[in-house]
Amino acid sequence: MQRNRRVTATDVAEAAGVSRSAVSRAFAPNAYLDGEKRKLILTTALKLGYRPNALAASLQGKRSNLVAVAAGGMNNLYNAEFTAKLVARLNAAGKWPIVIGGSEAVLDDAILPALSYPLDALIVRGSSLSAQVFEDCAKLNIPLIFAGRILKGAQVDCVSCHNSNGTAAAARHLIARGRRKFGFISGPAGLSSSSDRLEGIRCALREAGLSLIAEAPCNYTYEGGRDAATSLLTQYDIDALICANDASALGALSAARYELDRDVPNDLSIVGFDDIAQASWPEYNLTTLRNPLDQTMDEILRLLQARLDDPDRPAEQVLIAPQLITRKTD
Amino acid sequence: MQRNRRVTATDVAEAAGVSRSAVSRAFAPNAYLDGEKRKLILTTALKLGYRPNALAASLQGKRSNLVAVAAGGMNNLYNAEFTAKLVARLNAAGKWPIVIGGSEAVLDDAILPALSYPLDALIVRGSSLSAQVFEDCAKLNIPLIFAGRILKGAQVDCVSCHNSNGTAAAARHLIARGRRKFGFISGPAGLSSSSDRLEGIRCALREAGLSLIAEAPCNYTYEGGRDAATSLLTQYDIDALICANDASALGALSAARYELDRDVPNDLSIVGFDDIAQASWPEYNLTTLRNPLDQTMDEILRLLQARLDDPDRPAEQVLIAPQLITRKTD
DNA sequence: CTGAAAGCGCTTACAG
DNA sequence: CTGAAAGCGCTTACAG
Repeated sequence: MQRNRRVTATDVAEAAGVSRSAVSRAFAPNAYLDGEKRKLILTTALKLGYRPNALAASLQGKRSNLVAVAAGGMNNLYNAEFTAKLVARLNAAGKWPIVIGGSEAVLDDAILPALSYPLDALIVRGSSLSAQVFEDCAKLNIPLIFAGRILKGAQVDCVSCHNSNGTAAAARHLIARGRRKFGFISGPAGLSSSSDRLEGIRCALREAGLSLIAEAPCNYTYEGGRDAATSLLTQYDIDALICANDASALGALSAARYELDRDVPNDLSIVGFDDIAQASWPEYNLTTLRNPLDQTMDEILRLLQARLDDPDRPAEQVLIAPQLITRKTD
Repeated sequence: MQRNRRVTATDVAEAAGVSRSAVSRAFAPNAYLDGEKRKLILTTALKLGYRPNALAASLQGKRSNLVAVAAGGMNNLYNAEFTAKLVARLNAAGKWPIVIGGSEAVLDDAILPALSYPLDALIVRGSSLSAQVFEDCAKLNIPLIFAGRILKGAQVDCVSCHNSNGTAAAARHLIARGRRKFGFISGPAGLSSSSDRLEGIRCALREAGLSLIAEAPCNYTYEGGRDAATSLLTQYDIDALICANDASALGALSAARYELDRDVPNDLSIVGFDDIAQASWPEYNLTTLRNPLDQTMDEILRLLQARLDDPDRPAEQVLIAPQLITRKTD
């Protein structure tokens, strides 16, 4: 009676009076094995609570089915939705996500040790990665998939929505409604999602002979959005505020209405980006750009499968069209 | 030049001109190994991008450091905060969370196959588990930790806040403020968190010679809270609404104010449970019971470590005191 | 259809 | 301090 030991194929073999090989075959649907024998083994296994150790199997060249997911900060509410959905999709596909959270600052420190596992892939949401992670993944033969940004030049699979197209469409819409004095609340410095979104606005303003009045830095959070909006709206004369994401837009909306007593949308438009669940809540009714979650998931799963099927295929970069959702803040 | 192969200890040994054993020792801080040699091996490993395969190591009786986390539905916003925080804490402790998401209905289907990995533990948030998962975990020697509910009678480590104490305190507070006509918006049927919270209210009402006017079922979501509040407030004369969690309380608050034109808090009190981030946003300012996240994490991590250190220790059940946070809806 | 054997990448007594 | 060898739990040619 040994303690603290996992039930093993040998245990099942002994209990059922067959060879270890037979046990292994019983769990491989296509292996040659007498029907009765398979039944006996499976019953014995069930009784003993045996299930093949996936890790030992992965040593035989099988896939581990382990996929690391670097999730990014969860107070960016879109990240939370994204991660929840990705986890569910991965589960459904028989892949097991090792989630790596925490702030961007420590992401590297957290990812590196996770590479000790024989990962089928590493999916990175949004943030950037140090050169070391890139190199280590290459050396360890761990495919990388980026979601939320396109890595230009690099041979890496990427999925992102077309950020600048989205904000350009939003800006044109606001211009058509008569807005002229634009402000922008940005995301964290260095994130291409934020700079691309800004670029879209600049482009639409240029077309109309306009230019951006002011920009305030923010960190993609609700609280950050409040602060940024307060500073922007008290310093400048602005009638259209585009925010780099929804979390900050909700904060901006709250500050504008309840602290600065601005009338949204009558004397100020506020537009977000992502279309998180809260955006459609009646107390916000936020006009925003939908960053399509299901379509993004479809692409991630497709890219993952394609990469596993053919590690040598050329990298693919998928751009998804965002969609302007007009509600009651534009 | 082989492709699609992970760098291996043998590769490093060959490159550095040492034995495989030496490579292994170089990565074990306390192993006997000549200083110069260790340095050489580590440098070579770095160059090659080698890092020991954690799974192969786990076959030697080492821990896998893999911990499965059954997270529960993410549209219960507290679950999302909980999971994000737990992931970060686990990462920081050198444990790697395999996250299992999805709705409660499919949780079993999703957990079972995850048991193929040599898990150090399985942490279950909130929901209940089928007998089969219990048995399989026992047979596979995977310790179970429950967060968010106490399993009475079972020999399982559990952490939960004291649900009935929390709602009883809230109800007494509302009674002291003059409320007499109480309604309750519940969580999903069968979840003890919800029934315990109801029991706390009943208890406080009894003390005051009062009884509950009505109860509406809900699923712990914002949308569900809206619907439940609408049905409750249009059918009954109620001046105090206690919701089984914050997500549903936010929905209830929104419906009460914007659809039913009720004046909260002047003619109706609304109280939630959990104290999620949104509860303190100025547009809600929700009075609620804080379900202390950091303290809960501390206990989970402590219980996990203690269980790993001594698999035979008696199960521990930790009850955490919730805290009434009065804001502007009571 | 089946079992004995080799091998996956590692660690750890064992014998120097 | 060090290398050769055994063994962790599995799968898969190999030879019946």
